Amino acid sequence: MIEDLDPVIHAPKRLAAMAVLSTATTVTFPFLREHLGVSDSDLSKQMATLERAEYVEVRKAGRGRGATTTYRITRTGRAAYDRHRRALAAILDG
Amino acid sequence: MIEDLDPVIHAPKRLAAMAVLSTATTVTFPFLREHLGVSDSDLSKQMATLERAEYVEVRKAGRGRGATTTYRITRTGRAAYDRHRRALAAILDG
DNA sequence: CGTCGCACTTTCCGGTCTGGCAAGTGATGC
DNA sequence: GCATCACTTGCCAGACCGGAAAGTGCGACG
Repeated sequence: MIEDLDPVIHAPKRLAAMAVLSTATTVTFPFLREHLGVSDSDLSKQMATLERAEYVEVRKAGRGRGATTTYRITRTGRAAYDRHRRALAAILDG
Repeated sequence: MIEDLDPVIHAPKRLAAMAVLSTATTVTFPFLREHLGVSDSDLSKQMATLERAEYVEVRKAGRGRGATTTYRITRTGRAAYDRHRRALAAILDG
């Protein structure tokens, strides 16, 4: 029930991030920032939280100006996300 | 998007409470407490939050030992809940 | 070459949310 | 009387949240 909701994923911004990550194979930092409408620092922290949980993998290409940080969902991440979705559905549909 | 998620409803316990309230016409305090697996004080506060938002109505029958407090979802509450569900669905299904 | 701008990250910090514990109220039942 | 049910309220500590600002790395532009 309630306890099946993953607090790491339940936070709105991280939920939206996971939703995108679950459908796209790869997403960049700027894209996510625009998509979620959050600040650099905010997104950086949200993604760090997802990383710490090992729900996403980071790939850094280059440094400095042209740099691109891309995220990918991990197996664990996908499993956690699916579980979360199911928990949500269970609550919502009684 | 994210901004369509109602923070009053998004909190897991309150989400579960609203889900029950949305299907049952009337729910008692003890039932909700058991159903959500929370303490008296916790539930009391969660419901007070929903009341303040005018998402639920309270009806108190009697006082003291045999007392029963029952909750009912309001029109506003139902509207907010539906909106929240749609927002969730929009996020989850991209 | 210097400086501007992009792409992040990290630190600091105030504010909100959360939830337990404990005490208080009202009234019944043993 | 005393335990019990049904709540409510106050106190409070810990978690989380997100903005602001400063820092790093490096390519682009004049």
